[in-house]
Amino acid sequence: MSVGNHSYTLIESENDLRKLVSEMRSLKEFCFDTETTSISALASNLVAIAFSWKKGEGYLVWFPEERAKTLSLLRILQPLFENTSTLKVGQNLKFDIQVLENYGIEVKGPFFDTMLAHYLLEPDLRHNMDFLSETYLNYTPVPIESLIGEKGKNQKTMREVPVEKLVEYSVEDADVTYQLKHLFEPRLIKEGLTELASKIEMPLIKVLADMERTGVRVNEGDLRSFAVQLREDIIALEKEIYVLAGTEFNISSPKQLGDILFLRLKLDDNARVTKTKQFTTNEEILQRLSYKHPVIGKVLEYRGLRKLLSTYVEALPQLIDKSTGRVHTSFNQAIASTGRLSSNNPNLQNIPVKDERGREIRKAFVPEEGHIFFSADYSQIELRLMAHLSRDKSMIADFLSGSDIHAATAAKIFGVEISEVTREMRSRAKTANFGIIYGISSFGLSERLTIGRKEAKELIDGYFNSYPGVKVYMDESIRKARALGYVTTMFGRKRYTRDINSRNQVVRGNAERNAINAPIQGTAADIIKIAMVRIHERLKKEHMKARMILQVHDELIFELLPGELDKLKEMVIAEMSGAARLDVPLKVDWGTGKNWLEAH
DNA sequence: CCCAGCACGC
DNA sequence: GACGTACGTGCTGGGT
Repeated sequence: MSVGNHSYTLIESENDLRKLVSEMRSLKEFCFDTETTSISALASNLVAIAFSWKKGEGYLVWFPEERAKTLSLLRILQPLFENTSTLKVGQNLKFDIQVLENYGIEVKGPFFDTMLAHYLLEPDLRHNMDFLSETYLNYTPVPIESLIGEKGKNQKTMREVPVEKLVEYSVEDADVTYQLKHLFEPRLIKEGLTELASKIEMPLIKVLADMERTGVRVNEGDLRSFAVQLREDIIALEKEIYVLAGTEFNISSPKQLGDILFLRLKLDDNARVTKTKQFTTNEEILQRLSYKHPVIGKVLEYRGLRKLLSTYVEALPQLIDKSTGRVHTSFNQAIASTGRLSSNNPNLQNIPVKDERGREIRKAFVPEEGHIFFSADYSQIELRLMAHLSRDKSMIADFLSGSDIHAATAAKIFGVEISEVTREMRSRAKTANFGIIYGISSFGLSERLTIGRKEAKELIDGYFNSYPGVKVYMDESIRKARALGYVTTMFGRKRYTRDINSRNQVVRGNAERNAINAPIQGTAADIIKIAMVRIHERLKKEHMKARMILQVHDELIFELLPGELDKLKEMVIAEMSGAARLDVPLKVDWGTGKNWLEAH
């Protein structure tokens, strides 16, 4: 086994540390891994740093508990991390970068993150180090539990682990990571993923690290008073529901609710059931039955309010950092198989916006005193990409004309002038446009529009007659997926379509929709990432104080002093719309405000 | 502790 | 006859 035979050295004195640093000064690259007291980077104290730049070899620098002493040791290491001609290799580098930032050390690129490299190579597999080591090195690393115990309240921290034990565990991780780097690098080249890695994903690490550290202010008072109001309304609804149903039950239990609606009240003899044989009680079903009984509307309202209360209004205040007074989300760069980011703890990418009461939550996101928000979002980016990638003349023309795209689509498929498009026609065309991006069927469209299948099929036929290139492109995407086993974005990001030739038509259908959607959604993800990297670079280079704080798939949110607005607006719009050259314009809408809702 | 069902975003 | 719109996170209930 490759990792078994090794020589891991503990650096025991300041003198040894100086020797180590002087030896490392000439390196082109090194791998490092920090050990800390917490899994939350921004709250972490440093315990040790492991280094490796040769297979089977490495060093551990251990730091005492006193911050002052740790800082003075780190001053010795600082030049290594700040040297822009050394490649820093690591697994999930965002974490290590943030930990060192806690000590005033700015780790500078270039970076090579093995987690992100593997995310590009195999987007729908796992990317944690244990999996990578077992899969690619055929080696199971020392489990962290052997040092700090099983998770739970008795789990120790790295601070309590004897340093002799820490050396073996920690340097091994750096050693494994370094070896993985040399396995993944040639694979990236072979798969044509080098640019995506070096120009987009690796530079984005620092961008996200900065955004997370900045965080966003939440007005806790607003949420607390909204919570009081919500709880009152929920209790009132509860009472009404019990009266209407003629019995008390747990409204939040889909099982109990289903039995009440369909056994007790008998609202539908042919009620749909889930695979676990419960009655389906989701919004779509309930909405359709709502004319039959007044309890249904109340249940829907109850559900909505409970969701707001538990997921947002009660949860967000608990995630406000005591030292910054802000919430610091984590952006995960290696989850979504299409290339999108995801956000958690808290998830700031699913804050309500559509529903009137949900919008109250967005209002609670506010800038620091004297500051404002600026929000910029791509208008219809996925449909524009459909136009570009399919080269459909008529869809491109619709975007170039600058008219409302859904209205233009409606005019075409319903055969009327744009000026004669009704709200209903536009709304149907909009549903069809979204459906197209997701690879919808005539059945799916008929469900969504509550129209007959025949009518839905005619609508889709009309759509493809209006935009024939789109049909050709979709067929071509599936053909490519069948031939190659994967599809790609404009920037070469891959998604494998393993089930594309499955004999099971449900499974195959899923793969076909992925083949259509992934290049569109993925290219949009690539484009906004490019914009983020460039904007981050310019904010720094131009010494601007404005901070990029959030990304929500096609939208970027900034916090700034009003005096910087004109400059920021011009720069952000230029970088976002200039992030890719398309056959249609990349339109960017924007807004400003004293809270997120206003700015959006 | 895990899964199902549901609901929020794009 | 069955199936049926991409990508996520997180809550509650309910079974183990």
